[in-house]
Amino acid sequence: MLHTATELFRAKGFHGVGLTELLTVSGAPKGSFYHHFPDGKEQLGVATLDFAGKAFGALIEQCFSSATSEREAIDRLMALIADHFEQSGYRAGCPVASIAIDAVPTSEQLTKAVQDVMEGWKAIVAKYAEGRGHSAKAADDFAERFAIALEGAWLLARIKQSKAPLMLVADMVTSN
Amino acid sequence: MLHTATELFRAKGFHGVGLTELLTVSGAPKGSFYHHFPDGKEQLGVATLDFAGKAFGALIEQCFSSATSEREAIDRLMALIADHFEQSGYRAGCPVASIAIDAVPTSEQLTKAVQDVMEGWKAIVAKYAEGRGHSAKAADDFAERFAIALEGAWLLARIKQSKAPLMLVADMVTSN
Amino acid sequence: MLHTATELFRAKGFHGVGLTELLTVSGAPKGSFYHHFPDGKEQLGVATLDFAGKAFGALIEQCFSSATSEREAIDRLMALIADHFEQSGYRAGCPVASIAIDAVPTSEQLTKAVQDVMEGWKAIVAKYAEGRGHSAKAADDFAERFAIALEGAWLLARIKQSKAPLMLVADMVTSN
Amino acid sequence: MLHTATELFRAKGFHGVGLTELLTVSGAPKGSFYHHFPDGKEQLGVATLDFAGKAFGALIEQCFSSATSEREAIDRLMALIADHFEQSGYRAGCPVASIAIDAVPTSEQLTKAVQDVMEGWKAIVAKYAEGRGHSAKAADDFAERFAIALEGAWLLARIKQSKAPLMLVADMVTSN
DNA sequence: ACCTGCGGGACTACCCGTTGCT
DNA sequence: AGCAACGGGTAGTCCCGCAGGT
Repeated sequence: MLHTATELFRAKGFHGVGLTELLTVSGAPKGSFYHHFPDGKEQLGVATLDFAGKAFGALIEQCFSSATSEREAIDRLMALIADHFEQSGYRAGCPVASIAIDAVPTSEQLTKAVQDVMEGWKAIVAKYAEGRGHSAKAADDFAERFAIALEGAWLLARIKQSKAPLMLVADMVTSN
Repeated sequence: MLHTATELFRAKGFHGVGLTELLTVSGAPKGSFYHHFPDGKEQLGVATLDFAGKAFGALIEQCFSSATSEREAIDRLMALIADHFEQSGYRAGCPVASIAIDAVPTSEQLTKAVQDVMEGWKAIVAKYAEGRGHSAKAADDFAERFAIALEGAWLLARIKQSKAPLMLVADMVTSN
Repeated sequence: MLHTATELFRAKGFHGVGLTELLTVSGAPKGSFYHHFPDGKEQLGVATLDFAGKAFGALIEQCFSSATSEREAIDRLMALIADHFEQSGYRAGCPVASIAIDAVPTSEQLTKAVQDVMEGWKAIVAKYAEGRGHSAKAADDFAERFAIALEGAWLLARIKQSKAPLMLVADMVTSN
Repeated sequence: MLHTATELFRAKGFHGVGLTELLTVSGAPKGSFYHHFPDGKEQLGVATLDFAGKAFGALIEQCFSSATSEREAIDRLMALIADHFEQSGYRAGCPVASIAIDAVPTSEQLTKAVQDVMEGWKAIVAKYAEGRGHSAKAADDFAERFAIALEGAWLLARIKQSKAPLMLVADMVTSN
């Protein structure tokens, strides 16, 4: 259910997915949905952000922990994203971006959730950067650049319907 | 009218803006709208992309033509974006991104329009890069990186509700 | 449409009638309804009150203008109500009461509309009472008693599923 | 629970109160409700009618038993109603009327319950009237007029958001 | 026996983007 | 050019069952 919602939001944007479609696809009836998400679609959005945020956070963690350099870590990560993106038919954009565009700053809850997820990702990256000898400030800066390049590349990949932009991220972030 | 539509799409995403709201805000009657845009909202989306694409293209042109370096050009450009973004109450995201997230690859027309605008922007940047001695390939690469950093920073600015990320673009693109 | 709505509200109460049922019965499509009543069901309620208020006001006027005494006027009026009530299968209660019970004082607009209709009816009665020599105060008092007896009898008629209570109104109001 | 339900129905009509709201306000869990009221909301309506019918019946009894005249009894009774009505913020209409409007003659059970309660009240009044020397028929007639005036005044009080109409009841009923 | 968490859809009021007639 | 009509769509609530737990 959360998985379905996440995929749909990524593909069509938060407002582009109707609750009915969502429930049809995931097979859940409306009553059940509002049992688990009494605050409706907004709460579901928060939940998918949390869900996708944790999942992707784990991916980042895994790539960085097993790599010998930032460059290698990012290369691996982007390869994974690119593969998934390709397999999804060039539809699976960043789960955060989909909601950020449609709901920030309209919904306070979603805005906060979006910010939290993004901060979480950056914190992981910064942690590893700091572990490799960068100062706290430099690590933060590195993480911010990573986030920018990641989001930008992901969006351009969607626009061009190609995974090529994703491959530039590592280069853009580690060259300094 | 186009202006209104563009601003609304930027603030709330393509699917987040209803036709009714749009017409109410812009003061136009419904019948007239379908007279000028017989294909409806989708056509309006294309028109706003064209409109915003040209406007921002001109801005890029102006910044690059009057600057002595890529670095300076991008700095000026980002400052302009950041100002407008701040004045809009941190709502005015990239007009292309708003539609890309909601309608790529769902609508063929919008997908094409989004691609065209983005290619147009990159072409301008590449033109100036090439004019400064880069090879065609290097210029293209520069333009692509610029686009990635621009979109990523604009999105992060929206997420953080701060113009800070926009200020990192020049650094990310020109450091190589 | 207004007629249909009025009848349904009278029979099942304001909240007892769904918009869908209403539109099905009256044959009107949803879009048209919201074109004419942009404020939705509440506005429709106000409109039915106005509609029924005017219609019944005319009936009062007619009965009082053609009668030689208050007693006779009320007798005629109640006979008309009783007939309609019987023909409706003992369902057609007072149109004002149906909405008053369900929406006063929840909805400000409906509360005001209900008050206005009732004041209108009383004003007609009072006008004729004053025309027959009562003081303004006595005429008002008479109208108030009439309203009380009318509403009470109409409600009891519904409860007992009988028109008998309606026949007591004239007696209750004119005996003083 | 019954108390809560009664108050809510009085304030917003039978169909104006959702089961969810009812259970939330009264603090009862959903499962328990259907344990005690397997026939659902309709059965609850019957129960509240019974509950409120007995309570108000006792009030009538008490007023009539302790008074030296019908006039005095009704005066006391109406004063009590008026006080409660005022304290409720002019919301507490007649518990019978709320359900009568929304459910008579739709639901057979509720129709019957409404009739029973009303007959019960009238029987009490008639009993005391007969005890004071009226014939059975005259007593019945008196009770009927009382019911009419009571319901009418209560409804008008709701409409006008004022307890004034309630004060006219005694006068309307005892003047003959 | 009593309660509760979790479904389960039909239904609510309302708005969507669109079309056709004036 | 423009207003009324259109009906399928929106998110959300309705009243109600049912398996499992205490």
